[in-house]
Amino acid sequence: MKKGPVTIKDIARELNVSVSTVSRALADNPLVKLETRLAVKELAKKHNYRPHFTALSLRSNKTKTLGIIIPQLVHEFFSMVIRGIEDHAYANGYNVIISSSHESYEREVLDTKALINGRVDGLMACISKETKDYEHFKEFVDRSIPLVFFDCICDEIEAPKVVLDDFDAGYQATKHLIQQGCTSIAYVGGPINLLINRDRLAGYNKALSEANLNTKDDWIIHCDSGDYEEGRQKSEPLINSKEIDGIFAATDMLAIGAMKNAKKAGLKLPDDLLVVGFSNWSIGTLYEPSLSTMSQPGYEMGLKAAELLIKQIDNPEQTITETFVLKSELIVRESSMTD
Amino acid sequence: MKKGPVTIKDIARELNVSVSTVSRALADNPLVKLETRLAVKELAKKHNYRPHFTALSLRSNKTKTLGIIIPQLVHEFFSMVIRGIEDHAYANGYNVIISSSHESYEREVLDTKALINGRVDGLMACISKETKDYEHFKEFVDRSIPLVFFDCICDEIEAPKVVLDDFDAGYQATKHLIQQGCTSIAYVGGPINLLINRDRLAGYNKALSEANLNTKDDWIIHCDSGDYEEGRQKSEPLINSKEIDGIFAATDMLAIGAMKNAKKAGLKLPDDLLVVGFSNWSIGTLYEPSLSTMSQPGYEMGLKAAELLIKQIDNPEQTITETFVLKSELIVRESSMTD
DNA sequence: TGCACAATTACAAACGTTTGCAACTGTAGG
DNA sequence: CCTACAGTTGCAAACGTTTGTAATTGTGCA
Repeated sequence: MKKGPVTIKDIARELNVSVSTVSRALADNPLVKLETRLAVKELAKKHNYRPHFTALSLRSNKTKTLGIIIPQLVHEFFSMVIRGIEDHAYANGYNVIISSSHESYEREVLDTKALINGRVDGLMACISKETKDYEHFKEFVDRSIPLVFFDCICDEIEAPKVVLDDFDAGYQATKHLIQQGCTSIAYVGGPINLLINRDRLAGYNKALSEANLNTKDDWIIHCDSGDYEEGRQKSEPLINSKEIDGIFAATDMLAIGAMKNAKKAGLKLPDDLLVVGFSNWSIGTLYEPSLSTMSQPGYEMGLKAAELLIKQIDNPEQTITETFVLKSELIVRESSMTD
Repeated sequence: MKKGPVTIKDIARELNVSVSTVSRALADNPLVKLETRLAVKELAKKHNYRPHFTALSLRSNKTKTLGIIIPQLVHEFFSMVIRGIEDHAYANGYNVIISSSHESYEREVLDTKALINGRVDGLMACISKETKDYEHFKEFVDRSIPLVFFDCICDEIEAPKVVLDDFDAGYQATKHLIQQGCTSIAYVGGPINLLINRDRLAGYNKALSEANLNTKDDWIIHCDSGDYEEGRQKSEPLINSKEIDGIFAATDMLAIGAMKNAKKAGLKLPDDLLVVGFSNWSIGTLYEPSLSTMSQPGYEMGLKAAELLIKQIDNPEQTITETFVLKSELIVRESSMTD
């Protein structure tokens, strides 16, 4: 007996034919006699033959694998993106390999290097908060390995991109607060070096100026991590000042941090303070009051990114460089309701 | 000029040496003259040479890739498991390929089949709620591909396993409620065909009988999906009956569903009803009242699973079949506090 | 009887590596 | 001057496939 998994060679030997015949028979190539074809296929099934993935890859120079680089895995939005990517990938016969950079530039560089040596047919990336230098992505372009950016993109590299219309989302959210009667609206956002946060802030500003409302430097808060605890701490003085009647938070967690402060300060929600968050995390439906928010269609984004990537892999000659912009929708819940 | 990525051949040609010399030089083999070695390495660096992953795999019959099969990706616990796996894998030069079965038996079978053809060096799996048949895992054993189960395991297959002590956790949680003065404690849990849920329930029963407390059939609720909405609906009659003064929920989401009902029914939390959840999801800290819960060390579980798997890959001869049991710890928050 | 052609099969190269072994240098010692 | 041996290097096989081309059959027809 032999060890390892059964190969085409084993089948060939057992049937006294050549490996090429077996290969062709398995592919149902009419060049090989029907009788032989059936015999080969039967034996293959009997032995539970499965083509050796690596050998296939080497021959075809295709790994049928897509790489994903994301800053975080334990994150509702990114999880949904991955799910979208996976669904489209699987449907097209691709597998997916995920690297989470943990928001570290260093790790991101490491990950890209690990994926560049013919391990994946293409890459989808969302850059980390730390990333300022994009050399590691340039290498993909140099080697003409298809690359797609999503969400946190890098403008300097020519590649298809899938993003949310963060500007419009910020605008919508703020406008909604204005329509609900707010006149002193604060902004609590994530790290300002990320384009998405600059855009959300810009949308906020646009809505304000359109309505001839003012803001103050103190009303604009940037959180480096963007997590709950940081948001809670940084927004505490602002809320205690009782100067404002509305908050647009660029993250649901920041919104909840702010609401906690408000409750602590004895404010009644939503009567004394209206809040709109961002991302439509599931916690927003459970919190009390439930949180108004802007949708962030992660699943659709992943789907689109995978679609663009696979399209590029299949047509290496024509390079796509479009930027796809997905729209965010306002979801009104208790936290911004007036009656 | 040539197209594709630079190979060992290209370097050999350019330097007028053989491929074997280049290969050895890159490996810093002292058989090749220092001068040649340096020249090769310099040129390799200049051309940004990277060994072709697939070719390496084919030669060595190692993919340096670990497979993961999980029921869900968008899930705080599983995300943490993956993070633990990734950390250990990366540290040992492995990559990771994740397939989420979406709790579907069919998809799970598909995923295992996709990974069995020499794509991964080993597999870590957590079976789906639907899975009753384990043939697809037997194949791994047959082909002696290392396999490790975690969390939702399958007893019938001989393989190392990493699990939580769910029985003890259920016992601890219930005992805590008893110590806090509860005498009529209900159980709200997930699908009972999963061992973990049977164990949690058994722990609950043990604690009750130890304290000479009774339960009723109506006080034991099984949710097939285990998600928030199902839990809310199924526990509503129980809570409205006002027969109980404590709930042990086998999931934080189920616990929150129950608490919502309680609030709706006009109960005061935690005065009228104490609740302990399970898994220590982040939402539990934000909800009001904050939720007491049992820790579920996903990161550690992933770490351990990866460690066992890699150990098995490195020592194919000796088969490990131990079951590693991680302990769960009670985390007391407002929802079960009496004062 | 011989030849063309179809039908079926086998051979060999290729994908990018690694590695056992053979082969080639040059130098030193007999 | 020949031999042995160390120091280098190259050849070729192997990993499991696919596929272009050559080789082997058998058949029908002139």
